[in-house]
Amino acid sequence: MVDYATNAPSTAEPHDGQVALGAPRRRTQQERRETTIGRLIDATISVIAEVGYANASLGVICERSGVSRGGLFRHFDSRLDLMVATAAEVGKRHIAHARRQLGELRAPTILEALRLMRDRHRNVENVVWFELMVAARTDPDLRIRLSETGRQFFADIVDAARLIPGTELFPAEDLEMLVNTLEHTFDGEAIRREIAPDPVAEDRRLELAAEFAEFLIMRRFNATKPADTPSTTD
Amino acid sequence: MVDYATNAPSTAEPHDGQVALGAPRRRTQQERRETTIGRLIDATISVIAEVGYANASLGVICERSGVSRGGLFRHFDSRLDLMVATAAEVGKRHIAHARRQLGELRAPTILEALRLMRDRHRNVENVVWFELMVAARTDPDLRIRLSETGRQFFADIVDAARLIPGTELFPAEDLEMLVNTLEHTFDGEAIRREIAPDPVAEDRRLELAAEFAEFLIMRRFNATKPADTPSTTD
DNA sequence: ACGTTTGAAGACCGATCGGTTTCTATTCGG
DNA sequence: CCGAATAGAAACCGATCGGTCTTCAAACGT
Repeated sequence: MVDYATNAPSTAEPHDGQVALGAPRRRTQQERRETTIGRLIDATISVIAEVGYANASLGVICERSGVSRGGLFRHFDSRLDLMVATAAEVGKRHIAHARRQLGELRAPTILEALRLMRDRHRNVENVVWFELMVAARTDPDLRIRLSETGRQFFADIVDAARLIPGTELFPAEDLEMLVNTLEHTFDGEAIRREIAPDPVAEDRRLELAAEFAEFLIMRRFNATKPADTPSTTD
Repeated sequence: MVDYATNAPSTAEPHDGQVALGAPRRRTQQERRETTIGRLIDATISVIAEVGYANASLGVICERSGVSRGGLFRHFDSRLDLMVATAAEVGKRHIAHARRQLGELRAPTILEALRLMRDRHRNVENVVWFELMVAARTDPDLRIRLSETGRQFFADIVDAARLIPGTELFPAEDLEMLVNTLEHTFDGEAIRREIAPDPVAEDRRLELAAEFAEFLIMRRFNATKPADTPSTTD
């Protein structure tokens, strides 16, 4: 019933090394596997970002990735598995993004670093991660799987923050708390601004966050030096 | 086919005021209406809190409320309408809760007020509101409707915050930004702790937030009074 | 007391979901 | 070059979804 000729499986390939014009031939199985998995995860990311976790159906994911249902279920046993793999991927990209940005700045001010952080939290990677985290609250299976992925992710974030000068003043747990606090703030803002944007307040909030960080530094500095210091602290 | 006798429509009601034993008779139409709407919204709140917005199907909502599908659609034209009404209700309850708590405290410290605020953001009312806000990001209809409901809600929150002493020093837009920042932080924390709880960090975060708030109040206090004041500010 | 209106029930409908099965195409191992 | 194993496509399945329709009961207006 079906016309298989459209696939045109092999228009002859006379010798071994030579390939026909533009026809990418003889991919290895692992290559095939990795490209389709990559296409599926890329599609999942963009679909979740667009329609949310709950509405990211396998139908639209397959459609957008160009992979069939059968193809999907060859590599992922369930929708949950696909989502967990997607979570790991967005986490990895988020970390890479952060390290790259901080690396490009030679002497980042706190405000600059925070602005980059805030903008990162508005990107697809973090939006998808957040969608997954919110869904995990009411989905026990996802919650278990995501908490494992999250452990690594959250630790990596704090590690990356060490690239910012000034952070060496903080012990690990204090820095972790500070970084997480900022993440929470930017996550919450990113959600709220979808229904009630307020760019002016966002700018002021960024300055406030920078002041908070400086407040903590000052506080720690004073705590470690009980004797009063000269007022020429410019 | 159905046995209507179980309903026992009217076992006679001889005179006007007298009712039969324990049988609640002759409710007015408006009463009927309000109670079933109330039951539906209560059920919607608890179901969203349990299984999330996307999985809060009309089936389980009807089941839990004890109202039939037909009954539901008499009062709400669509699931969206029910959700919007639910949003308004949780917003109203959240505000009432906040005002009641702050009113009970006679001289609330910042730390006390912040702890109450944080705990409120872990309650059903706020969890449901947050679920709706997250869903609104990817649901255009819900976003439009919720942004209208939100305008009032967000304004009421800032109004309620005026009950905290010290806030009178701040102009409206500064206080609004400050309050919203705290809301974002507590919202983000409330989500994160579902998959990665860290009670120690939560306590420190609360203390530091309070210290920072006091710092801001002090700074503004000094700014509004350019002349130095006696240091006996206990 | 009685016809009208409103509230509530529940069977029913098409659409869509995640997942399975069946079958074909491609790469692999020798 | 050829069987075996893997990748991928697509028809298919039962369950469930939001929403409608028909029907009966209760409250209302007069």
